[in-house]
Amino acid sequence: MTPAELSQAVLSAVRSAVADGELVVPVPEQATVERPKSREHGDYATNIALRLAKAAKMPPRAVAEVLAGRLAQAPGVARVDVAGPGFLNVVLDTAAQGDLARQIVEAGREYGRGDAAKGLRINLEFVSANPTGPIHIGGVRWAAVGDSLARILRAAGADVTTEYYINDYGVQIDKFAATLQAVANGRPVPEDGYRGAYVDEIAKTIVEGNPDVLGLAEDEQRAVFRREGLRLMTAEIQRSMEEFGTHFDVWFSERSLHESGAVERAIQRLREQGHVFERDGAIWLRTTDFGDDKDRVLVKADGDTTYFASDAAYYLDKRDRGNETCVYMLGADHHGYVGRLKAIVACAGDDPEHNIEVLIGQFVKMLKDGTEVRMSKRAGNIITIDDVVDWIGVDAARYALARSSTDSTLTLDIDVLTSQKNDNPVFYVQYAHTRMCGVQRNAADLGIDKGSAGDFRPELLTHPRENELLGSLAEFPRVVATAAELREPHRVARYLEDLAGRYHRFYDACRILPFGDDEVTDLNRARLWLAEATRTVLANGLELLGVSAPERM
RNA sequence: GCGCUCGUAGCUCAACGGAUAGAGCAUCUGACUACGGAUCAGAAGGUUGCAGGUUCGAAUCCUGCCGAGCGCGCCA
Repeated sequence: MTPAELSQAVLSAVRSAVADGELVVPVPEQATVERPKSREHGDYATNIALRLAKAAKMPPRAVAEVLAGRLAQAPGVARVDVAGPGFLNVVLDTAAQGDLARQIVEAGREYGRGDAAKGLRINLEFVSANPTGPIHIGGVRWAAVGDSLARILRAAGADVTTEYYINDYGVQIDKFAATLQAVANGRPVPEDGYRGAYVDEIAKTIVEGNPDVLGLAEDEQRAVFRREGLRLMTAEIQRSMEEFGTHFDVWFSERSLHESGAVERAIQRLREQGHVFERDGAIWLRTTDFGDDKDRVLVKADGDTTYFASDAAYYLDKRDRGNETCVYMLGADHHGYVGRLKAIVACAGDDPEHNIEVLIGQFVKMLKDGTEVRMSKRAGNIITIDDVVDWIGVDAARYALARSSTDSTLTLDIDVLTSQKNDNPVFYVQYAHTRMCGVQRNAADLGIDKGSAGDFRPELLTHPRENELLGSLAEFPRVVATAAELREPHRVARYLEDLAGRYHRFYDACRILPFGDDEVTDLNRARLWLAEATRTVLANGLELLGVSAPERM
C-alpha cells in the first residue's frame, strides 16, 4: 500500500459518496495523503473533508463521517477515524504496509523514479563562473545543487541537458591576460587585475609551454597569454567540476556566439518580432514592453554588442537546440537579471512563464575565528572548490551545500570544516547504509538468506519502529517528485536524514539476525527484507545527491 | 529612493496553508560480555523580527513597520 494507492482510495470514497447522493460536490482531481507527525493520528491522514466542506455546505466533520465508512472498506485499510477539525486518520493493514519492502527490493535502483516531469526537455545552466580564476565557494554551491537537481529531474523523467556558459569574450578576459602578462614579466599586477597564487602558477605554466613568448612584442604577447590563460583556466575548472562529481553535458563558449554570427542573427530575429529600436546611435530592445524596468542596449553606439546581446543569442541558441525550458541558476547578485532575461523570452515570442525559469540562490558566507571572511577574486583571498574538497572531501562538501534551501544564505565555519569533520549529517546517513551492509555481510557469513518473495511474511513487521520505517520508505517517490517540481534538491537530503534516523532506531529496537545458534525465523527474514529495502532507498537517495553510499566507513 | 531575497532554539538549518513548529551541533543525564557506539534513550532550549488582515486553520498568503544581504551602466 503506497500513499499514491491510498490517495486513489480516498477519491474512490468521494466518488462513491457523491454517487449515493450523500455528498453534493465536484470530485477533486487529487487527494492529499500525508504522514501525520504524531503516530496517534494513524499511518496516514487526509484533509479531504476539510477541503470539501465549503462546497458541500456541510461541517467538515460531517463530510468526514460520510467518507470514513467508505474508505474503511478499501483493501489494505484497517481502520479510519475522524479526528480534530475533520481529518481522516487511516490505519493500514500491517501486511499491506509491510509488503512495500518487497516492492522496493524488487524495484531496486528504479524505486523513487517516476514520470512527474516526463516529456520535459530542460536545459539547466549553472555555475558559469568567469574563467579568470578558480571556482570559489559560492560557485561550489551551484555545482552541488545544480548537479543534484539535474539528477533529480532525470529521476522524475525529464530529459535534461546540463550546461556551463564560459564567459570567454570581453574585458574581464583582457584584464586576466594583462595580469598574466605582467606577472610573467616580473611587473606588478595592474590596478584592476587579478591576484592569488593561481595567477603566478598559470603565468609560469604559459611561459614554460611557450619559451619564446617573452621575446614577442607586447600585443603578440598579450594574445598568447589571453589564449593560453583562457585554455588553462577553463581546463582547470573542468577538472575541478569533474572531481566534484559534477558533469556538464555542454561547455558553451560565449565567444562562439560572436564567431558564428549567432549574435547578429539573434538581433535580427528580435527585430523581426518588432521590439528593436534605435536611439542615441545605439540599438535597443524594448524590454519594458514585458515588465523590465528599463530598455536594454543590444549594440552600443561604438558598434560593439553588449553582454545582454550575448544573453539573448545564447537563449535563442538553447531553444533552437530543442530545449523547451531553460533554467538559469544565478547568484543573488544577479537577481536584477530576472526581468531582462524574461523580457528576452517574451520579445522573442516565447512564453516567459514556461520557456524560462530563473532560480536565484543566496550566497555562502564563510566564517573564520567567528568572523566573516570577505572574499574577492580580485584580492586573491578566495576559498576555492579544491580547498573545500581538501578539507572535508567531495561527499561532505556536496552534502553540506545541497542540504539547505538556496533561498537562505548558508554560513560555513572554516574552523569546523577543517577540524571536526564528523558533524556533517552526511555521515549519519552514510553510516545507516554501511550498517545495513554490515548486517548483510554477517547474514552471508551465517548462511542466512532473506528468502524468496513468496516466503516473505510482511504481516510480521508489527513493531512501531518497523511501521515508522515502512512509512518513511513509502514517502521516497513523492519526495523525489516534489524536489523535482519545486527545483529543491535539499528536500531529498532532509528526507534521507529522517529515513536514516528511523533506520537507526529500528536497528536499535529490532534485532535483525538471530542470536547465537537460534533458529532463523520468518521474522528474521522479514526484517532482512525491510533492511534491504531501506538500504536501497538510502543508496538511491544518495545517488540523487551525487554522494557515495559506502559499504564500510 | 525603487526593486528582489531573507528574518524560526545559543549556533547551522528544516517544515508543497494543516493537528503539540522539527533535526543536527553545543550543554546536561543515561545505555557497550551478541547485527560496527560515526548509534540509541531522555532532559533542557521558541511569543517563528514587530503589528494588523485573509480562513475551519498562518512560520507559510496579503498590508505596514523594523533589521540584514543584494541589485538598480551604451560594464561584463
